[in-house]
Amino acid sequence: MGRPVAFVDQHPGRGRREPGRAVGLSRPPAPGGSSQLPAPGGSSRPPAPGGAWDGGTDPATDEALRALAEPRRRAILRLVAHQELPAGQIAAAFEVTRTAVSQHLTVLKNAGLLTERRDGTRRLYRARPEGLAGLRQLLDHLWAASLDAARQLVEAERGIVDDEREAAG
Amino acid sequence: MGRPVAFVDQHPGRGRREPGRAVGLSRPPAPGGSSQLPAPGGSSRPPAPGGAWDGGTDPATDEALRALAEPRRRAILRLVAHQELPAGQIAAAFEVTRTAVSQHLTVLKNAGLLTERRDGTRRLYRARPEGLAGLRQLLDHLWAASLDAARQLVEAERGIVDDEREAAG
DNA sequence: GACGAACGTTAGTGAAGACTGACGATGATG
DNA sequence: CATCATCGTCAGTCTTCACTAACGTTCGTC
Repeated sequence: MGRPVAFVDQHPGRGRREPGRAVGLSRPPAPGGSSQLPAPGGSSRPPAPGGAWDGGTDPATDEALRALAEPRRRAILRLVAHQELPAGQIAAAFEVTRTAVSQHLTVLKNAGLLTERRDGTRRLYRARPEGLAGLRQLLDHLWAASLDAARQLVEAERGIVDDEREAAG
Repeated sequence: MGRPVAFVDQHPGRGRREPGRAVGLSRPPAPGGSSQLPAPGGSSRPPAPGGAWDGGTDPATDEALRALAEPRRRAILRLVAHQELPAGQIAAAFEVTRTAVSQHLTVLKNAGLLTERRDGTRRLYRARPEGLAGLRQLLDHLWAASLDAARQLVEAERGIVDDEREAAG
């Protein structure tokens, strides 16, 4: 069915867990076929209606978002936002096994949200502010754009009301 | 094993999809047993080491984060951030079926990230800036706290270096 | 060297989640 | 009224993901 293709959402089929990758956060199928769809700002094609398209999030931001979608990982990040803590102390704050917490720490680290430092047998973790930069940028962009859309609607309504007044007057 | 319980991570076991809830985003098991753990700011208990604990995210923000963790939902939100669009036009921008896009629209709407308006047979969707407020707040808080932690480490290093100079001098 | 502490990795399990095909609902048109 | 357009819901399938138990690695101590 001849569909308008503003962008190509290639779905190469779901794969198994990638070898060498931690539990959780397998690389998602690039919804847009990311090699085909440059990010906004670097576009070599005119954007789809509405200006933004898939592939608009760099992989680091995607990984950070998916890492934070799990409540325990958010809790971990909150714990180590103020000061670095050893893995054991972080794990003690959770009801799940130390193994599960260790796996979450790995996901956060791989997503660039944590730094790790070794001190003898201990591994000390701390939140990494740079890891949040892409997320903040994404949200700021969405925020600004959605305010813009809301403003357009208000103005459109005002135009309609004014037109109706003119027709009646 | 007598564990220090900074907070209780109750895990009532994963449940089936809740009746009446859309595909995707079943209510996650509250990692902290949220009725037991007030959010920061309203705390009736001293906070865990590091100041933040689980249950620190209100359900709306949790749902928004999980909604945005899926790349296609982010793409949808980008599409409708600048202007409202009908469901069919949104779906035309994706390779997956219209059913899948419809399900994603429902998830975004339930997460408070989209508004819907009907125009005859069409349903028009637009990004909802208020839906992002909690996420922005969460990230701002994490950003500020992690800068604080980085600063503490730098100062601690400076203190160590200074102490070493005093010992050698 | 052995042993213990601190912590990560592997493999398997069960639930959540994203998808599709088929079907249902609502509004507009003739 | 029937028919079409627009779009959502339902049920099933398959993949992803968070968990646990068991095992492995590194560092410090004796």
